[in-house]
Amino acid sequence: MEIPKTYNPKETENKWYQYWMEHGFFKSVPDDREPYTIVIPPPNVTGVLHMGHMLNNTIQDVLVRRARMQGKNACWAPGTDHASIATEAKVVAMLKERGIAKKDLSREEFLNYAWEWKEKYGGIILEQLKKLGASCDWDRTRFTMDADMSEGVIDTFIHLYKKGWIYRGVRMVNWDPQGKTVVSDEEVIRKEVNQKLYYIRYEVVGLSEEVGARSGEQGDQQSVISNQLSASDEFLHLTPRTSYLTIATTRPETIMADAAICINPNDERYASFIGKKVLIPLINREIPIILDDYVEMDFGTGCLKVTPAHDLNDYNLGIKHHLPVIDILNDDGTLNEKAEILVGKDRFAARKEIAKLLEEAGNLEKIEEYKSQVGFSERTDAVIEPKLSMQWFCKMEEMAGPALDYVLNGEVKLIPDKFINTYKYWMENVKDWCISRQLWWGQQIPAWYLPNGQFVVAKTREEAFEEAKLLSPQLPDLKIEDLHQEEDVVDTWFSSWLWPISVFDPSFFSGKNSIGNADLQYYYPTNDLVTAPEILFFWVARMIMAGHEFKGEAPFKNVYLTGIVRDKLGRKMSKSLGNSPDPLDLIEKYGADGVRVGMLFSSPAGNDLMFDESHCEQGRNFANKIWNAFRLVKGWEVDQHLSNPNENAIAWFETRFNQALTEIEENFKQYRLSEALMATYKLVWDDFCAWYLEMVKPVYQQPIDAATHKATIQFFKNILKIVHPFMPFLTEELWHDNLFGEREELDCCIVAQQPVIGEINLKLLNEISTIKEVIAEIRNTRNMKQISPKEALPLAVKSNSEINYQTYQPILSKLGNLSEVSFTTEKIAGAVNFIAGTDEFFMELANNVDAEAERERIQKELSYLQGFLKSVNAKLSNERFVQNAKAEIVANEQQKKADAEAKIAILEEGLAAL
RNA sequence: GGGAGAUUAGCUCAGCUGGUUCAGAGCAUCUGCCUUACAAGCAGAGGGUCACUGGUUCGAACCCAGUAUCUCCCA
Repeated sequence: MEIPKTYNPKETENKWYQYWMEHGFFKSVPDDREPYTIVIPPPNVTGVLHMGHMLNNTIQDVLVRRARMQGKNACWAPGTDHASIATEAKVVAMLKERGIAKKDLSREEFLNYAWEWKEKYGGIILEQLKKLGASCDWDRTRFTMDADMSEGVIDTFIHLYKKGWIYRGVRMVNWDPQGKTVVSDEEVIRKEVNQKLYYIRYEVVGLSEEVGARSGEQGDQQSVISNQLSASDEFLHLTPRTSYLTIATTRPETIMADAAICINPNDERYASFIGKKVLIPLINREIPIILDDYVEMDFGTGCLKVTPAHDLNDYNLGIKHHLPVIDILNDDGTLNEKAEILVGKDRFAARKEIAKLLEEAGNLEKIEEYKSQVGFSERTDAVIEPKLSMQWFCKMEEMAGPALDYVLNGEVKLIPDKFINTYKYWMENVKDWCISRQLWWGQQIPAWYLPNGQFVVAKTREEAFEEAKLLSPQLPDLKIEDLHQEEDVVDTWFSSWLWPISVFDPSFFSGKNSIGNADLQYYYPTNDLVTAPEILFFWVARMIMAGHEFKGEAPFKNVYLTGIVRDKLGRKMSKSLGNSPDPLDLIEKYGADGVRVGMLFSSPAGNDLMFDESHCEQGRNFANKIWNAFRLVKGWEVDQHLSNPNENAIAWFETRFNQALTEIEENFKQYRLSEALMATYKLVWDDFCAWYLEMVKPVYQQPIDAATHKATIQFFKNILKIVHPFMPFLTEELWHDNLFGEREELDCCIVAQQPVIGEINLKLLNEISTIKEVIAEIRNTRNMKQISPKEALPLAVKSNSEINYQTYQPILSKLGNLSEVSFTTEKIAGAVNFIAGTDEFFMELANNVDAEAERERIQKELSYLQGFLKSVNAKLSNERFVQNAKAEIVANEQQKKADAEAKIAILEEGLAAL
């Protein structure tokens, strides 16, 4: 049978994924083995696979597959979240195409459409993950809006409400005027934008005439005013006239909502204005001048307009100074009647118009270009409006403490740990979580309003009615239909913070069973969570909170934080930039194994990944390398009569394998996946293919001895095992070749047990490393002398060390293509020579040594060694070094000295012999 | 503005307790090879003031201070 020269992933990938599924290898049920559990960070149900998912899920799959091969009961629980805003947007778009407007639908009708959309288009991403090889237990697939999952969410709401940790209140929230919903702080993306800073003059009321108007700052600003008034500073003082205060703002359209002007009490420029009032331009409403050192004297004019309804800081200032709140904006971002002017205009249109009006009224002093941060909605990209609104909140203070402790005391490890600082900062400055969303797609808040405005929180209308009756005996005629359920739903994160519990036991939150079902008891807490640092706070931290609150235990032990996948230019890969390759195209092009390897090659935890397709190419090449090693071994014919000439090679590879395995395990322990992969790569490519196979491979068309054949197959099998987590498809394919023997149906690489680390023979490793040096020198000599690799050459060995070159003679002959290996105690004059370790080697060639060139070469090496020796001697003769340095380091230096001296002696002899 | 992190070969990154595992790896580059497993390959080679300036130390890529540049988070 002809085996193709290159590995063809397409043929194997679907086949083996099917096979694994059909034979239930991904499936996990509790048993008496140690569990290893990962819950997937549930991707958005509307999402499609992007490069970030590829990285994230490759890492999870590597961890899960490895655990499975370590004999653990590995469970990777998959699913999606319902992403209320994103999904609702998709559904609205779908309806629009069909000519249906959301406002014409009832809640129930809308939800029917939403479910229809979800069933049809949702969860594509899970199918895509299968192409990557993700070994999730698909029977456990969950969706955050599954009926039982939703019930759990409602149960936790009620629980926290009863505990007093959920409350309803008016707060400043991030309002998305386009989505017409609140969004959380984390869903606001701040961007620096070019804006305009408007300098607006407010007339001071009742200012006595002899006090001069001092508007704004000293210096250039004043000169602007002076120019405009065609008057000097002095003139201002002498002439009775109106006085102004000037404020600088980026949002002139909000002046109608002003409640005060604030100045710094230490600001001498404005000392004479204390206790006065000013008039808001255009509407002439009187507002006070208040004092607060919150105002920075050197920013803008040093005067701040205070608009509590439309700015968070102003709101806080307003509370402090008991200012009224005047909200002039509608939910859609247009001005309402409280604005008095420009009613009905959009906020941005109003901004332009009011600038004109102010100018006409003489209140606009100047406009400056200004850069500042503006918040945009992550979902709709609308400019976020700080807005006071009645919302539901979840108190964070009590939950944040324990959640912080888990991380600080190491019960939950963040990898890399540099994120502990960020986490700590967040948790110590945590704000209450606004959990209500003005949407339909999500879990409707279980609060029920009575006709008198009071409300009760209960799971069902019936329960709510019972509670309501207790609450309002003064409403004897209260009927169950009079209750009106809260329209809002809870934030999607209010579902996903329960994820590590709810995927296993959604009914756990009912409180009926305090320890949960068998799954929860077995799998919780999970082991590793793999996610992005961006959601460390609003998902990871909250899961820890929920884990602690409901289960009394953190939901995972390790949090592996991946970086952002960027393009070659360092830009984040995104749909809008169009700089992201389609992951499925990549898989098509390089094979899933190749892409997995490509993703992992340079992705240390927490560091961004500069993605380059060439990494995938390297991954594909690696797959091909293994494939071809297989072709070689597969092609060997065994002759039972031959004795084994490869004992050294076999012993060496075995010890080298153990050494590499130690490194790999160490890397895995520290979650250095890219280094574990690199160690595996080098073991396979360099040690196994380039050295071991070359050492043992028989001459073309000659048979191989049975012992070598058997050992090689065993090595190959072990290689398949350690490569499997990274390259599951190729390894499974080869595993089933009859080269490795007959296989039972369930004897698969995916469940093969990882090899156990055996003995490491350092002496052998050192000796072979000298042998490799000798071979490299021989090849180098060939290269320099332009001698064909086909021409066999003689080698004479003058051994000054313990190494028994006799036993390595077969390896030397084969890899160096030597005609003969002889041993000598004398130098061979005129022969090409080199040193490996402290042993000398001579090659008598047809065109032997160019004495002059040789002298130069030796001289060069000699002067290097002499310099080296000098520095070593300098250290050793330094008393303070000998006193202070550790004994082994001094001994080391002495060894270096001895080695250098030995080599120098050899070189000097060689020089003399020329 | 406040905080965190980074800066090592052309690129992407290792470098652990300061000392021959200390200047490394992979890729890329260059040279020579279509040598019967693999040109998606083989054999070699070159390439670095460890951002800069000081300090601590017998000894610094590593510790400390400052400077520069970049990234992220928060306001």
